[in-house]
Amino acid sequence: MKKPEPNFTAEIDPVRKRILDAAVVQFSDRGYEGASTRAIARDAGTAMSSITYQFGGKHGLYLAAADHIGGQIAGFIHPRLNAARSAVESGALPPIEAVLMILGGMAEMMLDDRSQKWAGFIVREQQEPGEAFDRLYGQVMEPMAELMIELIGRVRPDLSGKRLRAIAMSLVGQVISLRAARAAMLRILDIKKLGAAERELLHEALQANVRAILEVKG
Amino acid sequence: MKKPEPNFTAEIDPVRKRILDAAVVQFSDRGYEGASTRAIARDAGTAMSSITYQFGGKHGLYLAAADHIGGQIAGFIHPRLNAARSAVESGALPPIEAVLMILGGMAEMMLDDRSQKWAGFIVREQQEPGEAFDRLYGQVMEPMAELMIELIGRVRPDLSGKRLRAIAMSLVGQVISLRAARAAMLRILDIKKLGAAERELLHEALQANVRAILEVKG
DNA sequence: GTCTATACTACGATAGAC
DNA sequence: GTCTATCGTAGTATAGAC
Repeated sequence: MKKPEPNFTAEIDPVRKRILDAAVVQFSDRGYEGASTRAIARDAGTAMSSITYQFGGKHGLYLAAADHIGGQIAGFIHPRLNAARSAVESGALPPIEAVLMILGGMAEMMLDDRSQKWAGFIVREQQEPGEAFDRLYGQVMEPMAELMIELIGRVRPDLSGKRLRAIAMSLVGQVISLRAARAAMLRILDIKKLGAAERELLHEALQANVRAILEVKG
Repeated sequence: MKKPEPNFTAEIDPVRKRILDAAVVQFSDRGYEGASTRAIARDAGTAMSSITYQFGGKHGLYLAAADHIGGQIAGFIHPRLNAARSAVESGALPPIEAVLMILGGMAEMMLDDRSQKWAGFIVREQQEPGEAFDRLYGQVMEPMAELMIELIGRVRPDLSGKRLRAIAMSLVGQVISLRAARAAMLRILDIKKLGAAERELLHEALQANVRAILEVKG
């Protein structure tokens, strides 16, 4: 079971990438046990034994799929985190605007149709976290959460410790639920699928709520 | 495939109930495809073919499990909805307090360890809603959402239509994320499991946020 | 109604050709 | 590296005893 060297170049081996893309969808839709390596290989246009060769087996593929998702999310969110951080540090942006910028970016991602591909994967891991969750948390959730906590602490110096973290969780929770409770959201808004108007509306509601929460005792 | 009559008495046939309890856990933990009727029957202490007899097969059992979950949640939440509604209508309770009472009840449920049993089932259905989601929505989500929307409309008469519904969704989303993003929440709070202190903290954060959002331009 | 026994299918893993 | 072929296991459904 020879393992290829990790590939740090921009261009991932097409076969690996095709398998990973297919795996994310299958694991997301059907869960770990429900997904079949046969179906993943078929969707990727390769033989099932490629999975054994490339990832060592189903479990290895699952972990690699978590990294694959993490990389995609990080590619979207890390530039925004860095922009927000440096703008605040240079004094160009008030901390509350940075919070709104980050949460807005997250909301944009959650409301985008493309996040459906990996949403199931993550909500499953949230219910029964394993090694895949560790990787996702370290790669994307932790950097975002810690920056949010720091920024919120500047906006609301009356908060600290666990109380500050609980407020941060509530703010982030509003955004998470745009994906995690997608079906209920659509019914509450009485629509079949999200259009531009609803995306705008949800963005505005989020902005208004965050300002209301953080500007208390302005 | 004779179907027994629906049972409206308080006492469900113990075999049916044991199967349903086991099914909720298995479907929740492993998903529809991942759960096995063999394992469910074993956990329930009966033969696999009892499932065929009682529910017509795996799919019938899945739908019955959704109803089972809905009934449990409804048993907790409907009394609170009714109490809130009548207290507001009699003028004994300001609408905003009713909103806090309902969201507090929801949060209590989401933070209770017992909701882990069915949380996985619901978040899966949220990602790929089917007939099971229809039943859950009609039985518990819709009555709660519609009452919330009505009450919030009274607190904030400047809101209406989809804008009102978007705000309602954001408020409920904070509560949903206590379960749907449980693993991330624990890490953000830097704890292994929820204790009484953290429950209290999250309750307080929720209350403070809801008041801030709804009392804007008080 | 609940059991045992069994038919049939699909799973993951792996060996070996190329 | 990727393929085909095959092994052993576990899945759902169902027939039939009691």
